[in-house]
Amino acid sequence: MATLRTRFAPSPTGFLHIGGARTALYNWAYTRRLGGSFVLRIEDTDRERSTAESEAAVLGGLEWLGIDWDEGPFRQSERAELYAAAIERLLAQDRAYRCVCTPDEIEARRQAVVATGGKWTYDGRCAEANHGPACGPHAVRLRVPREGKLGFDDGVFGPSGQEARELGDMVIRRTDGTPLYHLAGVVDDVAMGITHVIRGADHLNNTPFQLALYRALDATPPQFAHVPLIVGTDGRKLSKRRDPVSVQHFRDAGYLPDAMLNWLVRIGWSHGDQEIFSRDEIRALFDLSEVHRSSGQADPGKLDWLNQHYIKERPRDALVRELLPFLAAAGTPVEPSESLGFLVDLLRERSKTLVEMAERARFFAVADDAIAYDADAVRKHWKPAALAALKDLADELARCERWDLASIEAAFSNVLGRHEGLALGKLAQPVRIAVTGSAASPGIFETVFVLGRERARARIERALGALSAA
RNA sequence: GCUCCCAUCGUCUAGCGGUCUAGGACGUGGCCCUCUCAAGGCCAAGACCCGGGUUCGAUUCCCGGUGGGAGCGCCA
Repeated sequence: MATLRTRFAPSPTGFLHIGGARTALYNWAYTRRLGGSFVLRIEDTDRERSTAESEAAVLGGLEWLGIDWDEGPFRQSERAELYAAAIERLLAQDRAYRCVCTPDEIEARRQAVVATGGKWTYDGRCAEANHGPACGPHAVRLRVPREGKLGFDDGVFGPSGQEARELGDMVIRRTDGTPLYHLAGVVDDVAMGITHVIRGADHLNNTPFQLALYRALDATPPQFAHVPLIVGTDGRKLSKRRDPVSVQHFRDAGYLPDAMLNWLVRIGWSHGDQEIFSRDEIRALFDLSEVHRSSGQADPGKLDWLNQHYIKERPRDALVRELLPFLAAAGTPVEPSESLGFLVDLLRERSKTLVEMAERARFFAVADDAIAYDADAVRKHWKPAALAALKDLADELARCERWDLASIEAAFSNVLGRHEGLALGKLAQPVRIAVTGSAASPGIFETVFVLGRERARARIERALGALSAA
């Protein structure tokens, strides 16, 4: 039995979107578990719409996700002779024929048929005309069988296919001489020895025609497996305008690749009740037999939950490194440090994305005299009564022999002990606002600690000034 | 319109004829914890699209309806 060979064949006409990413993931996981070769092929036969930037974006997206391929990327634009030869062969065998109908003529005839309620397929006007190479501008059409069934056993949907007569003779070469997707894709799948074609369910209806192509090419079709579509929150096909779909968008929004993979793999596939799948578990457990048939919505809330899960699990150094660009993008660049690492550990429990983490780290990244006091927080917690305690705490902190959590906590206790009836909450909030500008932050001892003695002191002094001026 | 496909809580799903007073997860609400925000723990509300069959018995099998989706290109 031939070794397993799969492929992901995106067209470089935009960014890598999550539907494509999931298709790539399924191909990747399937191939990795069973052992085989995963081929990457760029389908750029549509020269009008294909761009180098798109190709780079698609490749970049896959790399970011950690979906690696074994062969390629191959570009169909570089394999034109292969398709040309295949078409000539089909022509020579009379399995394809030249068609001189122009798009306009066909459109007119199509309109007429549709107007009477019929289903349009090419009417075969040129099928028996025997146009030779010198017939002028012409396209080439494949002779599709008029009867019989073009059926196959889909890996996900089971027995599938259509009656051959439902199909018309499809164009396989444009008038300008370039091959169409169906032809190029099938020729490549044959040439590359692809054994399993795992792709979106939107190709289910294309498969019968492609089967006819395999037959005409005297080739054995691969095993097909169509995976259900990912639809938008409105239940319709993903729209680049309505839905956030590009992988790059999620990367910029602060999502981790592992979270993306986990999120994507569970839309349309499940393994019992398990929700968390590490990269290794995906490649060890994924199987086509557990792929569903109905399309699913991409739930952003679930992604947030997964992302936080992976943020919580990420090693500290990696998380710090990955957070840096987001800090810079937020206008608060900082150098990696022991303190930043400590902060990240405080923030990982409170951040759904790296963007959110960067926001929460703002108080740390910003200069001591640049703290902006949140108006609501000030109104609620900056009572004149807090002034004395705040002043007392500043002195107490200055006296700490060592700068650690225990000493800071002791300093707070000492202050509390000296002010009758003062609860920790009444002291912590004014301090929190003083050192972070906001009423929400990690634990007050940790927050003061991470700033360091000097920065904490400077901030409390400044707050004292602002408070007494008020 | 025609062809094909799909159908369990708002969402992702478990279920492969009796174990279902239908389980889990996200989200939502409440409670607990608590220096704030989170995190965490506990509890709650919440679904088998409808109608026929088949069967002793249907969420599970079959048919029809309804609803939704995809495809019907000299796009991929």
